[in-house]
Amino acid sequence: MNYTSSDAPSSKCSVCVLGQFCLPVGISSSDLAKIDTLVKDRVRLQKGETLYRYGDPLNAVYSVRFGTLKTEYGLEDGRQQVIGFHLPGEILGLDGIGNGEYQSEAIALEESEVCIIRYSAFEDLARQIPVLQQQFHRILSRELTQDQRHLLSLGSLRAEERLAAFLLNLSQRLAARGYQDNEFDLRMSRVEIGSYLGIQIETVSRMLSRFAESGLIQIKQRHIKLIDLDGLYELAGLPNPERSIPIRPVAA
Amino acid sequence: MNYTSSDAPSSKCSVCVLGQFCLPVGISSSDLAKIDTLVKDRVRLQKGETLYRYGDPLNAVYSVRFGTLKTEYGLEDGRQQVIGFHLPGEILGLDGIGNGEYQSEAIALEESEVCIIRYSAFEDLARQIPVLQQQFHRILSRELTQDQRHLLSLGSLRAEERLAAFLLNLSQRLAARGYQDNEFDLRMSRVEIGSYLGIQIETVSRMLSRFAESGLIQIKQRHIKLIDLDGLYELAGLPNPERSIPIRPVAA
DNA sequence: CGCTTTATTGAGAGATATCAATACTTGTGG
DNA sequence: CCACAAGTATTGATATCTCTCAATAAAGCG
Repeated sequence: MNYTSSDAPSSKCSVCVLGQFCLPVGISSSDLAKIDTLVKDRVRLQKGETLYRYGDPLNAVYSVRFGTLKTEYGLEDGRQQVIGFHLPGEILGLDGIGNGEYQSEAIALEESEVCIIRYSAFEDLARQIPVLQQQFHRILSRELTQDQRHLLSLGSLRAEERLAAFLLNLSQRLAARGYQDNEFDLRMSRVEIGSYLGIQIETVSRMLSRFAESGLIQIKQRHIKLIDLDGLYELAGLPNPERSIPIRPVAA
Repeated sequence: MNYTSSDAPSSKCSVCVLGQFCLPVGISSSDLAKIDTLVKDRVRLQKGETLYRYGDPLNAVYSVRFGTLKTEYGLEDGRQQVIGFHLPGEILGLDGIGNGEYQSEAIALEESEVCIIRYSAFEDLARQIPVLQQQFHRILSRELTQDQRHLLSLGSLRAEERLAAFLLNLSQRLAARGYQDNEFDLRMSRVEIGSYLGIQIETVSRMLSRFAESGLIQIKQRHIKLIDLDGLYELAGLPNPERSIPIRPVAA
């Protein structure tokens, strides 16, 4: 785990390309300067490195600058559940606010960098900048909605449907960040996908093969190409947002 | 749906018995007066009545004064997922903050009353009262943690384990509110329990019967008595918090 | 290039779903 | 206050999806 200070101009929120997807949405340039003082440092993580563990005291929340992380929670008997995958601009560590200790574990799926948002300072600043406060509440709320869609997936969908919803959700989130959304590399293993979706790795594999046979997708290892979007949406039991602008994913 | 104004003294946060479980935790008496002006009205709901629907504009969040509600989310094909059950002191409607529209539907499971917290006014007040802001963030964060434990349940536990975890979670939450925690009435139907746990109603029934046979519980319709707490904890794969004070439920 | 990890595919087992019949509750109206 | 109807819950028999176990293949890594 490697710390970087904010001397480099690119590390400031005010000039960060992620600004529009991250915490400082809609913040005026004068207020942005204040945020720059808040987010001074970053952490570089190699694949497999842990950002925080269950029970660690909450000092900061983090925003993903680049890379991908997973959060997971484990039972004592070793069973683990992947809770979420986190793309650039998304905030991590929010579950630590409740009682001052992180309630999950965050691990990098590839080389990644996260900005450190010192939490106590942040709460103060949010009070001074109403737009920042509002944005923070929106982020927390959307996180809730995201988890609730995930619950729907695990509680009501069959394996095939879960996987389709997962791929579409990923695609939508990549699109919202300006990445290619019909062709991308999965940053997570089959094991991690399976854990996230509450199914076994073998089932993930089989379903992916089935999708490929049906011409819904093309897949070569972790590189995936979505061919028949409509077909996938239908499979997932979701309406295709078609040409409407996807602000937030509908499920997964 | 019946509106009640706050003329009755009992409707004020400052004198509400739920104060210590609700939003105003740790608020000084002078600040409490301000909150009283915020929470002016309440809504009385009969069993089956809807508090808000998916897509309704967010005007307020709600705290449960008495009774029980469920929140759920439905697919177009009719499949529904119960997301949560909400006891007195818990806050409802938080998923509406993200984009200004509720992302789920809230329905009373019995005659219930909720306090109306006008959201725009609330954000202003939270800025003025730091403790209120902190408490609100904690509530949002714990909601996230609760949903994440629920995800673990749906993703990693077998039917039997999910049900045991559910009963224990309910028991803990009742205990935290000063209710009897080893004997209580389920406010939700088997269908609703099944939906919440991602299993079929018949499976719920069978597992309950099996628990009763094993001497873990006694059950007569919706009245349930937890006999062997340790056994249930073991079944759920969770550590028994024993005589430690349960602040927040561990899973469900 | 060989070793370890990761992914695919097949065969059989098992947990839960589905279908079906019965019993119990609750509410309503005579 | 009883009788009936509608809703809710239990229990059984069978079907099905997904898991588990196993073998093979492919990819990443030193």
